[in-house]
Amino acid sequence: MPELIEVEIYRKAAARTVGRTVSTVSVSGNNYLRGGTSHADLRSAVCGGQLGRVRRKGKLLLLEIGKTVVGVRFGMTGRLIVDGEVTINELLYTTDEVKDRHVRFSLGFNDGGTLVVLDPRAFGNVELNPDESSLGPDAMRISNNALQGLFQKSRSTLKALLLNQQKISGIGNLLCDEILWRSGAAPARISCSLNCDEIERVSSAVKTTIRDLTKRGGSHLGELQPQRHQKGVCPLDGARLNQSTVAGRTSWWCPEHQL
DNA sequence: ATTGTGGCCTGCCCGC
DNA sequence: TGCGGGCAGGCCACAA
Repeated sequence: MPELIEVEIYRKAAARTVGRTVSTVSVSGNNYLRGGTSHADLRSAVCGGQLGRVRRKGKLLLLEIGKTVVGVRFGMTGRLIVDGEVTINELLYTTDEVKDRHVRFSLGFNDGGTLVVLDPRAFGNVELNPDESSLGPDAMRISNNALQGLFQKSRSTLKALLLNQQKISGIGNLLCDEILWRSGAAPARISCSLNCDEIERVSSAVKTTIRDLTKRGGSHLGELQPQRHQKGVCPLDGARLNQSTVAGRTSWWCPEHQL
């Protein structure tokens, strides 16, 4: 469930290692590397390199090491541990325990520190020089104009648009449902059918929801989240929530105020 | 251009 | 008590 909020927490933690020199790197198994990156590529690219900037685009964490960019995707259950310190204790849909067999990627630094990715389900991956242009603008930084333009132009549903990382990056399923709930828009609404007021409401909810849940400390800390279950009711008006699959994802929304 | 399906993989919870 | 089935959601390949 790491969405942009969690990955931003990871980015800040990883930034503590800026300036250090990488001495070792390891990746478990063969399926955690992606995009043609091999173990040998990775080792020769990062070992002896110095950690420069640590960036984030959407849910993608970018570590600049020497002349190389190492991209880390956390999938659903990826957590980052820096110098032995767990950056996020509780992650939904996975265990909070730290187990050796969940270690998928690790960097060792010459000062003895480490940067470790734990990922029980191994949906995440690591890739050298990932294509950043395949991701749309980060949801936190996208301009209001660009955001509103997206809604005006897209013929897909709101749910599909907000989850489309090529158009706007960083929003996951939980954040998406919370944003739509706060905007009073139904997930299956066709984006370009929204009027100006509705577009304004949804696009401002993107920003305010992310800001708000960042303050609370996680994308699972929205108002809607505790009600995402069979007997769940709308925290706003008490109506029984609807559930259905929209854009291939489980969606919960209020039939009373999300139109 | 857009939507739908299935697969990846493990932990957790439910019912038998 | 233990087992198995279903489900959670990020992301991709593929089909329609």
